[in-house]
Amino acid sequence: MWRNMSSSRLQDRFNSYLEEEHIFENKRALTIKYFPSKIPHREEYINKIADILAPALRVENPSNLFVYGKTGTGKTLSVKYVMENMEEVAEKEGVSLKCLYINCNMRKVADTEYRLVAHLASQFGEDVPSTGLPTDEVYRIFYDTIDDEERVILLILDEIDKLIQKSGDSILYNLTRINNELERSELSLIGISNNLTFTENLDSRVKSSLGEEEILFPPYDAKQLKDILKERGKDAFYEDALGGGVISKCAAYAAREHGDARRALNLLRVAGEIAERKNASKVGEEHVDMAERKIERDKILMGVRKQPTQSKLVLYSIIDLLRSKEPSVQTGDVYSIYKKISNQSGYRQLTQRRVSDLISELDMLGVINAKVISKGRYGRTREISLGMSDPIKQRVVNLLENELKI
DNA sequence: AGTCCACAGGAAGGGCAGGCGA
DNA sequence: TCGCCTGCCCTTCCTGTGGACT
Repeated sequence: MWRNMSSSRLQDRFNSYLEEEHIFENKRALTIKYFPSKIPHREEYINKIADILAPALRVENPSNLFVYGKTGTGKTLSVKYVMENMEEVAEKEGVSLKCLYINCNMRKVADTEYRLVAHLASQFGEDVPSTGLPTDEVYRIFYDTIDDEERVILLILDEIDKLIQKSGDSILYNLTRINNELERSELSLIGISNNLTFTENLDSRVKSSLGEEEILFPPYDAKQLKDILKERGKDAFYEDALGGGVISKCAAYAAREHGDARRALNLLRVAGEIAERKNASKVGEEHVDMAERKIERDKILMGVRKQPTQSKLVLYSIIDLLRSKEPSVQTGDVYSIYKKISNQSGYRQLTQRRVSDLISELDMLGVINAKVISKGRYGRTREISLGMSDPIKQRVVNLLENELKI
């Protein structure tokens, strides 16, 4: 009985939600999964990529290509855009071209050399056991499979730096030399990376081979971000659902970081969601401010939650100490409090050397600000302050107390 | 100019867990 | 299943350092 009552109430709620005036026409347009029809301010780079890869349409082997730039600069989108168009032309012209896109950050796909090559072979319909064969054998299966007809394969390895991190650069060495093993088909590598310096640690042969052609994607400026948001906003929102200044504000927030379009789109989406939840008739600038705060808060809380116990203990010690010693504290003081708290709560005590590293990590996470300062006669230390507002701090404290059971 | 503080942070290596491959 | 390998977390030991103090 109660179930019927409450479910009918719930259904009323859903129904009224569906009847309400909506802000979003197609929210997907603001996510990274969406493939827009236009990519503003990237024509020059798209043309460059297309020129480099065009020989593939004549079944000639294009140069390997390395695309790099910070997050949200349109690298992946541009490469995929070129691929899609090439595949279309190839199909019309009857050219045997295969484009393979792999995100190396995906687990169980690119964790190890073996897994990646096995995954590649499986893309050509070859069933390779997920473990058990020698890596050489898997390579052999892969070579044989792709070499069974004359064709060009474009292999896009997104977040290629993650692949190297996880399984070393021998896989790139093998892939860049693959054409020596193939008789009929050709393979070109397109590496995409957010990490601008990752090639520095590569084997020099791999480095020169992968970087036959390089394209750097620069960050967008505020004006360019505005154009992108306008374009996507048209697809995502109903007409007149966006108040004046909303797009400019989102663009300005994102440009302040490093011109990250993904962040700008995310901000616009969250602002829309907030407006919708508040039953507003349109998205206003105040919703963008709220969205900015919400994203910031979620980012910090998520970051803290993911930290290992010892890191949480160190952070808790810093916050605890800052209560009595605003606005900043030093490494030595933090370590004393940390020892006291871990002792009282029954946690293992790390050395000061290790705690010093944990403080650096928390700094990199953006949860605290730690600056090395010299106090002359009184030594060198880190000056540590909190990198979050008071309301967020309170939520972080609650989270820490809860998870550390303090 | 020299000393000295309170660390920062590099190097080397131990212990452990988990994955790999025969 | 089991030995081997690797990566991660951590300790120990150490050298380096900016600037107040003498």
